[in-house]
Amino acid sequence: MVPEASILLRMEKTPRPQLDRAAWIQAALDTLADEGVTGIRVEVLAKRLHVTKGSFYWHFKDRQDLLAGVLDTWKDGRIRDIIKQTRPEPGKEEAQIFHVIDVYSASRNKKGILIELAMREWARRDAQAAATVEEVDAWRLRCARELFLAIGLPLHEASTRSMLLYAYVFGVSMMNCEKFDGDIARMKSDILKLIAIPAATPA
Amino acid sequence: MVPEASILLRMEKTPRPQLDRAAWIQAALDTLADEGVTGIRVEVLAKRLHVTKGSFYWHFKDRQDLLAGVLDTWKDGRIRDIIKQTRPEPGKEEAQIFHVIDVYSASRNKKGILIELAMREWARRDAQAAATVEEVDAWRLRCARELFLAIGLPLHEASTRSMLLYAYVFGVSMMNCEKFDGDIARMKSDILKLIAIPAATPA
DNA sequence: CGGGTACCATACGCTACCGTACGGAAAGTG
DNA sequence: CACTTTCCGTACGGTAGCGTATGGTACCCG
Repeated sequence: MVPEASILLRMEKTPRPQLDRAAWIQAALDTLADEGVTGIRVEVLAKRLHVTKGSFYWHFKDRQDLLAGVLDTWKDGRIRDIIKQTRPEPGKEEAQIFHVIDVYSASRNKKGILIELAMREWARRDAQAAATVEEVDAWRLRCARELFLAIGLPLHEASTRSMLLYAYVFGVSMMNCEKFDGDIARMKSDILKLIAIPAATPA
Repeated sequence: MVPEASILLRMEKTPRPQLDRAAWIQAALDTLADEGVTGIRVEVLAKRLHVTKGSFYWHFKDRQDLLAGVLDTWKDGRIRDIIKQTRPEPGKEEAQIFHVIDVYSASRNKKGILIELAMREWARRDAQAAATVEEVDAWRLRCARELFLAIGLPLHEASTRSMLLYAYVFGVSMMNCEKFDGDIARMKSDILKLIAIPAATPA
């Protein structure tokens, strides 16, 4: 109803009047966080980007093409991140473990968590998404295990704790514990210590 | 295309040719497990039940009415279950804790887990579903805490461990660890011990 | 046996999508 | 200045799903 609004916006703020694949994929990732895979719809994204479908079908073959791009973009970003976060910093391994957990705490990175959950929901019903998530998880588990190994844990316990770490992080992001009485902040803090800090080496 | 097929089926096997609310809700729960909330569609359910929409809109006001019924049915069932599973059996508390975990292991109760995950995905975008899940979780956390208390843990640690327990159980149900090397069965077993069994009481 | 009630089928309008066909403007290129 | 390429708008056909209106049938009840 305001046909030239988009043009005005482009002249005022929008950096590039030309869209590319990356812009569409980014918008898709945003809606993925809000509404899940089924929320990624061509005409809705177009409205969000102030263009029409004509633009979309220029950059993408079809909806599947976009979804594949979303998977690849997400995978690359996650792997790059986990590698950066667990890059060897001798002596700081314990802090790095806590940082890995903190990245997926609900307070910070709310959108990242939503994408994470939506991705797994997607993976439950799509083989390609499942493969992507599996690959990302494998990287995460291996990188976290390296940190536990650097701390001095044996291989098996390092594997176990890295798995517990990620399972807990993802699990707690699905729970709403406000109705549960108790000092939740302290509880979460205790849980982190239980996961990250091996029992005081017995004599 | 086989108009009398349903009639024949009714005479042969189907217990009641008349559908009721419960039958629709059960079918909705099945598709919820397979496809999530957005998969619960009136005309699809009708086809699944070998009737038409006319039947649905007789038993339900609209789709929201069905969804509300799904939430209530699920809530009642879950609360009833958790109460039964954690009913005081002095001396068997530890076994009960392991049983609570086992109920949500992927091998058994695959469908229950899928519903659980779909429910939480739903809860992320719907206030009513969020309230339902929150109430169920509160029951679970409280009942599990009772078990830990019965074992002899102090209140705070009992709360902490029950929260870790459920967060881990839900989290691991979202992970596909096949690509991760290591003895996964043993890892999971070790994790359960880490969660359920408090550190050997130090002198 | 006439009438009412419970349950379901049929048919309709409406909206939201997907994907395609094609037209047009703007920018580069010779 | 033609001419192409790039990028996007418009218009169309098609499907899936929601909700409604209305008709039909079997069964109960007197």
